[in-house]
Amino acid sequence: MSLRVVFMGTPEFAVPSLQALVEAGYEVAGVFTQPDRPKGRGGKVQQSPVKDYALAQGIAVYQPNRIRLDGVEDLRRLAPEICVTAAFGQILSQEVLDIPPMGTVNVHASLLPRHRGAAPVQWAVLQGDGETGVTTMLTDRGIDTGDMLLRCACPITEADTAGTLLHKLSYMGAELLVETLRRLEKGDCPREKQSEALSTYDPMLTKEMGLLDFTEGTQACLRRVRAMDPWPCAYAELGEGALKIWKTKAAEGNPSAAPGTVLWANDKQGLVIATADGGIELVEIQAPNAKRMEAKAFLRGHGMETGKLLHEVKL
RNA sequence: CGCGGGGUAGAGCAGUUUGGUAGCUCGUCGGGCUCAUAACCCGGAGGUCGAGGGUUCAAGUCCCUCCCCCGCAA
Repeated sequence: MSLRVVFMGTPEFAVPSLQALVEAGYEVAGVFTQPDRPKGRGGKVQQSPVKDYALAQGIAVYQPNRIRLDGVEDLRRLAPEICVTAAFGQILSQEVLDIPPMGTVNVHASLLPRHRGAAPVQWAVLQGDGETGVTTMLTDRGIDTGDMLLRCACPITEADTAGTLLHKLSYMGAELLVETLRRLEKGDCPREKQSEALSTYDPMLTKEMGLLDFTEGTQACLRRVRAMDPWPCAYAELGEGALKIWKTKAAEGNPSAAPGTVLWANDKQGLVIATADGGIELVEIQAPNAKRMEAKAFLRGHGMETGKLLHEVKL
């Protein structure tokens, strides 16, 4: 007999975990996900990736605005033996946590107790961590504060962005989740309290966090670009509007130029901006209303004056 | 019906207001030049101007319909 599970999750990251449960033969009695919301251009209402998958599998979907308020009865009726959450986006009350007798297992995309919160991967990249990973844990009343079960680490390379890591970790998390449930069933799953002293909590990302500050060093700028990809995307202010910045690399600077100065802007050397301790080449950019492209390509069709501060440049 | 920008050579853009032989930068191919360069010079190839319809002697350009891409806001 396999466990009767209720799954709670919303974005792309959660889908592999749900899929792994289904494919491992668990009885997924129902799925909770965030309500459909207007999204994207045209304000069309869209449903979450988890809902897409659940519907395709013929699993019952529940979308309470606040599960702790109007989802309790539905959850109780589903009578799960265990609940699983993965990037659900809602906080569970004690009443909700008390429903499944075996508790609620959360798949969290960090090596806890570091990077609690909703954007663990992005913060790991932003702060220059050498590695990240996934941790399964027993959910309690706090945000990502419950006891840790299993974990799996993953190096952060120069080529990684928050997006690429999230993708890898979603599959890593799915495997780890199934192993966690198996061991919980057998009763030999390790369980460890989180060290409060080592814990960090990171806030959700905002668009403003994408703003590049060239008075920081080159490395900090490079990290921000990778951390904000694919959302909210790093950007620099222009004379008019914002220049989204998708890919960058370190470049030689000019000590006498103020941070933010356009050092080069041609299709041979590319677009290079001065930082506090060097320079940074904006390799792939996206101008307002334009599609994303290599900066060198952009410069073939647009002139850009050098020597000025980027935030004074008009396109 | 949320607001807005755009689809022109392999890439990035101009040209559309005022209809009249399709242009620029780069790449590419061939040739030349230099000790050398983000080189430079000469020459060539490469476009059903997103699709369809309409107006006109003539449409990239004006009118209608449709498709696709993107920015903002959520």
